[in-house]
Amino acid sequence: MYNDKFYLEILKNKNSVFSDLSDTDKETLFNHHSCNRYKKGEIIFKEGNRPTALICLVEGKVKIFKEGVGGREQIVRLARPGGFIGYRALFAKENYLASAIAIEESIVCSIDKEDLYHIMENNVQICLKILQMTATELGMSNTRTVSLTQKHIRGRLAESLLFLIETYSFEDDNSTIKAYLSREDIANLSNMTTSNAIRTLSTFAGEKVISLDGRRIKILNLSKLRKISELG
Amino acid sequence: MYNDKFYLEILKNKNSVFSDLSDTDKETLFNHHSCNRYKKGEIIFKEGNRPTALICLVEGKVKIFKEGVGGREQIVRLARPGGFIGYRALFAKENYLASAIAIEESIVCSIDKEDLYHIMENNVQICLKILQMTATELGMSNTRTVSLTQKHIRGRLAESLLFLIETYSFEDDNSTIKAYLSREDIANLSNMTTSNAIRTLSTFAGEKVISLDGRRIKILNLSKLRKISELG
DNA sequence: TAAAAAAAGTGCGATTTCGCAATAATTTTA
DNA sequence: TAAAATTATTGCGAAATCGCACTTTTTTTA
Repeated sequence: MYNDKFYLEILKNKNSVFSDLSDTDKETLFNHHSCNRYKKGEIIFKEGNRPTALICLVEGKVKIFKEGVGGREQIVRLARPGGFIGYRALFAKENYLASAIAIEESIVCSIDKEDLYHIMENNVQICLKILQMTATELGMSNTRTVSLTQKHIRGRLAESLLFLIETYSFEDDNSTIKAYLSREDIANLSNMTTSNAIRTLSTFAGEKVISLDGRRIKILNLSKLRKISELG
Repeated sequence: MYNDKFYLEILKNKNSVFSDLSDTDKETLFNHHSCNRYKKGEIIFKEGNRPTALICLVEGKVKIFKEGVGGREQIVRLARPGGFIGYRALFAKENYLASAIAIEESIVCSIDKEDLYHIMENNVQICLKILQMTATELGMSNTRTVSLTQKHIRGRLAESLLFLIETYSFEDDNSTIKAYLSREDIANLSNMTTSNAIRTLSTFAGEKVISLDGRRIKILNLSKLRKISELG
């Protein structure tokens, strides 16, 4: 158990809401979890499905997105290892309002709803932590709404790049974003057309704010990127 | 106590998360709450403030909004009696990310953070209900992000009107929206300029979808309004 | 490894929405 | 109740962004 990625990322990891559980509870969760592997592009769940478990991302990257007007996709969130997927619908006792797709080879582990609630009902502190996490995400969602609606294209794209850095951090060179999204995904994250994402990335490269090599994005001038994001 | 609005709206009301509390707990909350009256336009809290209590709206209407690029306002949520204000920041243990202003004469009651947490820590079911409420609002926020970014002006305005109906319902005539917002607030709710809100409202009136009389908005064709909202 | 498919990049006219000024109507204040 | 302030309305020109077609490059598949 102690070498298992689920244990390490979800139960032991200091940032996980489960890190303060008793060893007994951790063992219970460990004994009840099940894992799945998804290839790039595979669907983990779709809008409208009923959640039956808490899905934990243990390895890889997953996009959570909604389909809007004319099927146009808006990425709501990107998950990283140690994070949960689809927990909102589970705790709201609703069907999924968004879909989840692996954007690279990923491993997810599931904790059955009943097992989870059993532990939550006997542990207020876990509930409060999950509540805190949910409330924090609600704040980010509201902030995001304002950014996506009010900032201009350059500001939105800059913000998305900063968001990618925050979520997936840099490679060892300390400047290459450790995420290799398609131009389309970058566009769907930033509320713009693919053409405009491409165009604006090129402009940033021309301004020496970033450099591009296929899907590899290197940040050359972080403070300028921040300024572009702030000015909208 | 049993005739008090705080008791009726917040503790007794079946829709409130506190409705299932024991009588003892209800009494404790009742004995610890304090009330305030705000005139139209008065600030209840501002972005950056530290939350110290759970604020409950007992009477009136309150807008929760964020200031974006160039001070431009985006209304994030509208509260109605029986609802909470600023609970997100409280449970996220953050400062407020939005401001709250009474849009009509309002009465709000506060439950001190410590009193509230004391009850929550001894009552998992309350925590789970608050979690459910927060997760539900997160879903609405994500849905709203997509609407506000992808729908065109007509769709956004139609959605806002439907949202006002859902939140504040109709007057006794079953067609006048029981909310009298300024054109500016309607615009800030719908992510558009005041001019465009006015223009588009006029267009709707010309199409006999609504009728206008100052701030009074009467819905003449609800299904058409729904269609406009859905088509974007 | 050649063909097919998918993704990336570019150009430009069409639309949407904004910005702002000017005016009118309504509400508040002295 | 008259003056001042706020809110509502209207009209364009300007700017931002989209839509879409077309080309090039990269990746996948047979």
